[in-house]
Amino acid sequence: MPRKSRTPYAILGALSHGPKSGYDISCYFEKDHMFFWNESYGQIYPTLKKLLKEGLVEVEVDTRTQGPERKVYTLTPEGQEVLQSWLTETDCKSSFRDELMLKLHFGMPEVQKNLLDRLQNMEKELSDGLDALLVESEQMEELDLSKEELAYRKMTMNWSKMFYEAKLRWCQESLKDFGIKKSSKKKKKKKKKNKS
Amino acid sequence: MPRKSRTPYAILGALSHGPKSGYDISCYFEKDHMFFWNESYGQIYPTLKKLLKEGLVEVEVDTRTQGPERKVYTLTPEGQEVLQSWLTETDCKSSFRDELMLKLHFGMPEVQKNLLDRLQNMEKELSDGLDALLVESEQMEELDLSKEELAYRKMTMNWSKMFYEAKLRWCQESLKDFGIKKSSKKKKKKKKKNKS
DNA sequence: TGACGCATGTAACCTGTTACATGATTTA
DNA sequence: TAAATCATGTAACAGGTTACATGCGTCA
Repeated sequence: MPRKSRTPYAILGALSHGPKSGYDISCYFEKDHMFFWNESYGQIYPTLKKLLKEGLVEVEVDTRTQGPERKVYTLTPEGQEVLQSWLTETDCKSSFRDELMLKLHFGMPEVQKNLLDRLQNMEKELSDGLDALLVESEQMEELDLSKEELAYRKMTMNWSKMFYEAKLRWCQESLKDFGIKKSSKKKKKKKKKNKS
Repeated sequence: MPRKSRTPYAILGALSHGPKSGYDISCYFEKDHMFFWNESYGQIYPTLKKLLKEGLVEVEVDTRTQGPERKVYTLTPEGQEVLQSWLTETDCKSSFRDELMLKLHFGMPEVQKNLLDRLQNMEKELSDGLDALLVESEQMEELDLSKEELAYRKMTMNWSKMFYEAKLRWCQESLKDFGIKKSSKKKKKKKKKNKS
């Protein structure tokens, strides 16, 4: 038997935090504090269609005066139920694949040639990510959530922060160990995620 | 165009750290310090076959007096070359999926019922993982590697340690935040990976 | 006018998991 | 003697990525 997709649950969960379009859902999982999950368009749109057919979500076309068409999806009571039964299941699986780290692990002269750049890019991304995280954290506080909801979100938000901080620290230590000065190159501002 | 598999490179890389059987390779990626990568049997064996056909690895049947049959694979010069060209490519992709963290993020009463257990199990796994990491770290020192090789492996080993420590800290803080006493339950010794 | 962000979607196609099948050896 | 570990492998099947296609609105 092949594996069971978690994508429908992830989408249901995202919708439990408010109605969203496919695009919104994609953005939701792109946020820095969601580094522990990813979804791609190719999964989101077909899954949304499937969930609609199963009656777990409802759709409404946003007829705003401006901007392109938006199909906004909402969780139905049935969807809520399915989400809850998934949340209750205790067996969880996880998978991690960090190609850059793998290459570093196999470190050979080929890697060293670009080590400086790789680590510096990573450092930049991480520190940008931390900045974004602070913004996301503040936005969350303004969301008018119940005490309990806020506690859960703060818990995972906190994990994201600790992860970014730890990786940034590791990055800086590694740069130091390889005798590389941080200030040796001009840094260009470029927003690019290491995700996907 | 579909994505390109990293599995052949991961296997080539593993073999660059010494000859291995399919089983050995599986164990290699199960190690705690390799938390940032995973491979399953269903990929390893067929890929090994493919690499053999392409001449990137060689096989030799281990005719030991005891134990089941072992097919030990070795990297060929061609395999080494392919590995190196992959290491040189600078664009790396990564994906993370941590189902438990996702559930926690969507935190609802359903999650809270098991929150104590989930966090305590996680804490146990992480602290076991840290212990294993120390052992793996010592084993590495005894491996008689060149200065350079050692530096790379220490670098990623260090990341694994920092990751485990950060997650453990997060786990303990979360337990505290939810007003849960660590000593409230007997802990059973049970080695089970959260991977895969 | 061109780039960029918003927005929806599909097709192709490989990737990767999981369950199954099998058996030897060691350890309690 | 039963369970755990070592060991190799395959089949089935869904899962998931990426490139492609398309178009509006805004801002420089």
